[in-house]
Amino acid sequence: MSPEENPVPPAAPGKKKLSREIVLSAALSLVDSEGLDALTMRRLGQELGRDPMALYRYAENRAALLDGVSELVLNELAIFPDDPDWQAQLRRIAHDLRELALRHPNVVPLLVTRPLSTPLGLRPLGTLRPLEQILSLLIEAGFAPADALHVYRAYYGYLYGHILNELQEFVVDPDENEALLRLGLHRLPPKDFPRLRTLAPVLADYDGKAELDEGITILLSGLAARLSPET
Amino acid sequence: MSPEENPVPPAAPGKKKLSREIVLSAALSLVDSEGLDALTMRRLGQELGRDPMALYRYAENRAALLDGVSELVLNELAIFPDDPDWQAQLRRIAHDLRELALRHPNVVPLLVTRPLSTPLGLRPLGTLRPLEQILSLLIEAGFAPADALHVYRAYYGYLYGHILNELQEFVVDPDENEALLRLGLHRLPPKDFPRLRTLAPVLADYDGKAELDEGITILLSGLAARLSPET
DNA sequence: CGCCTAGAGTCTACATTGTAGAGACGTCTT
DNA sequence: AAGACGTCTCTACAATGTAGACTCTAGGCG
Repeated sequence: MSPEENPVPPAAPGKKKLSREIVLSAALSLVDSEGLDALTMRRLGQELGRDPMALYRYAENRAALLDGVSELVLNELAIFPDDPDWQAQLRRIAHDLRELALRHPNVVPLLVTRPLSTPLGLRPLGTLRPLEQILSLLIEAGFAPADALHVYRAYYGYLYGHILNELQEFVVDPDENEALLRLGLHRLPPKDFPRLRTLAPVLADYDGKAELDEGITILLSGLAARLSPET
Repeated sequence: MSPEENPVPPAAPGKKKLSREIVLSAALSLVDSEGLDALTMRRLGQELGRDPMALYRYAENRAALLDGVSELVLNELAIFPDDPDWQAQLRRIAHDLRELALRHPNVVPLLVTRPLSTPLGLRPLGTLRPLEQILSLLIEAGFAPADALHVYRAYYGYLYGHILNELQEFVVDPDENEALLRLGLHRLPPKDFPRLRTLAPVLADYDGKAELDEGITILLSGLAARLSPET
């Protein structure tokens, strides 16, 4: 009568063995849907139908779990270090990363914050992969290694900056987008913030994609100037 | 015999009345010296010789306290919106903000993260001041208001990005700067991270100031191009 | 077939955190 | 003198991360 009975284990609801990927992706979807604060050990345990303590077999502690989530997200980013057209590649990566951030806005604080408290060499490897691959891309495009590093920094710096900017204005509360924005701005004392208040309508329709693209164009052309004189 | 006796209150150790500024700057120095995690209500209370609960008179809750700290730090940043040389002004602000960040590295996560969960209009006013003033600077320099906003975004985006980049490599553990960096890198599997490992020495001497300046130059010249055609 | 071992998951317990609510204490006003 | 108010303290509680000992199951070996 109940075809759902799992024959092997005690047939509890959906109770196959856990695994790191299962745990991490459950964590990610929790963060995506309810925010970083909702990711507590107890809650995640409950989500997986397990005692919270079971999780410690797959992540040493909460911080490691957060790192795991970062890694998981960054793995969604594809980079092709062999593309001969490095500018096009960097531009595409920028847009991809932007969309990734919009898809997982609650993870962005992690991406930005965790490396600040972890020296380069101790970070989760998945986190370093983009760095390595972009370096590779640039070096193969003809940059001297040291220059590649400089270019990477300027590029990634701008890119992260843009994403942070855009997310800040996105009004995390997705319900009352424009209304609340203006309402919010309405609270500002007009004497001290005339410009901001005037710009409210412009703020409201922010085309992040176009703006990113422009910025990247400016940056790339500036950076390319470094390459051309010596090629 | 004890000239330090406070005549008025029960003469407890250093017990004049608290004030928001006192609380906030105690919070800031705690964060500066021991990191964000050390800033608990209890600890801060102890630092001020008060019951933790006393703090709630000066900040509604912990989050508000963090906002206060952000504000306090950003107030250290001077902006002169009337400077006719907007490029020079932006360049100086960039360097000032960078140094501010290096002076208060533990606050940077706050600066970056808190706005992500607070809509524009509800942020602490001190946090919005730089935005307003830079807009003012640009508009007075001849940019159309909407363009000023674009320029601001590109500029601030790059600036924050750079600061994050630089802090990430600074190895927060200030004791064993270069050694630990290389040791850390040494752990990376050579097959997967050849570029990064090769670049270790270059990574080690990162001249953040120069690099910021170059980036700003590139950006400013790109941005100025927008202004000139119509002036 | 019985036992043993190892790994996965659970249970209990504890220190630490933010913060609500009621009260204590002092100072100022009238 | 009395009351009101602002500042601070005390007590208490729910929630969190996580250590340590336990249970349970599956599989290997005699």
